[in-house]
Amino acid sequence: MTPRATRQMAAVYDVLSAALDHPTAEVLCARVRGRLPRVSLGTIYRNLDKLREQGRVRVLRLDGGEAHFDARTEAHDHFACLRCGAVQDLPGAPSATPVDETRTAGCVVQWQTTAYYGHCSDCVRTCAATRTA
Amino acid sequence: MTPRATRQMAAVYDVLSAALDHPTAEVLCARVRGRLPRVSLGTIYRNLDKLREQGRVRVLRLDGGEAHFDARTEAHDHFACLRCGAVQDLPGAPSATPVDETRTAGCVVQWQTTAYYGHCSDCVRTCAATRTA
DNA sequence: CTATTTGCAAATTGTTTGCACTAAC
DNA sequence: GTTAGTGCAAACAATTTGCAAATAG
Repeated sequence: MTPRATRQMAAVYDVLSAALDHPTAEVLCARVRGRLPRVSLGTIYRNLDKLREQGRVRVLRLDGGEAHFDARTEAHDHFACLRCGAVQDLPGAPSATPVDETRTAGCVVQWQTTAYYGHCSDCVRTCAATRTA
Repeated sequence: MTPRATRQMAAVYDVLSAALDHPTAEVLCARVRGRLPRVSLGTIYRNLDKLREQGRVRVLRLDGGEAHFDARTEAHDHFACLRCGAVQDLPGAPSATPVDETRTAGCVVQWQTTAYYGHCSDCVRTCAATRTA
């Protein structure tokens, strides 16, 4: 019942906090292995889930099959590329207003994010190049 | 290369358009079987993907493992229950502003939605009841 | 007629879990 | 020493895919 401070837990949080992108569990696992070569993917998932319960990590399911993880919990918006799957933070204040209680009819909101879907700058370039070819 | 108007495609779109919730592929399949008893889940997925390519259907991945599908393509916001997984439209205009070009640095946005995460009214009631017990 | 779509089942992918062992406390 | 956490591999769930038969144009 008493949670323990393991090196794996610390590494998962450290690596995720340092990430500028929003890695998937598999990508994060690869990075954590730079520090703890024998961590397993299962441990990554278990620790991410504990961090989520503690409210220290957000799970983003924007597009594609995989979950992306985010250790920044201040409110901010996201952009997801429909072509390459990359997920990035948008700078600046979140564009959505806090929830209007009259719209949510009894629902209790814990957090919110606005997601923008489209093609990232890299993919826009690639698409243009492909079409011209 | 030339797309064909099949009865399965029509049924998928009709049933999804008539839905007030945002069914998963499996739930949608069950409903479509009310009209076409032998449709397979694979066909549901293939048709949903074509509709998505045509821009007639949105794929929502808000929380949990499954994708939810939405045939309403006018801009609107969503609420996702973190406990029961239900997804519902929020009435009214979307709360997020259209994208500010200066924030997206070369990204081309196709659509956007603000997702609110929390507990729906049913789950709020159940939680309260459980605690009192 | 012939090429796209279907139904079915098997394959793939992302995530979770059981269990013997390790390491926090 | 006790018990939560780990590594591993097997189990699971959601989605995708290969292929022979069905059907829209």
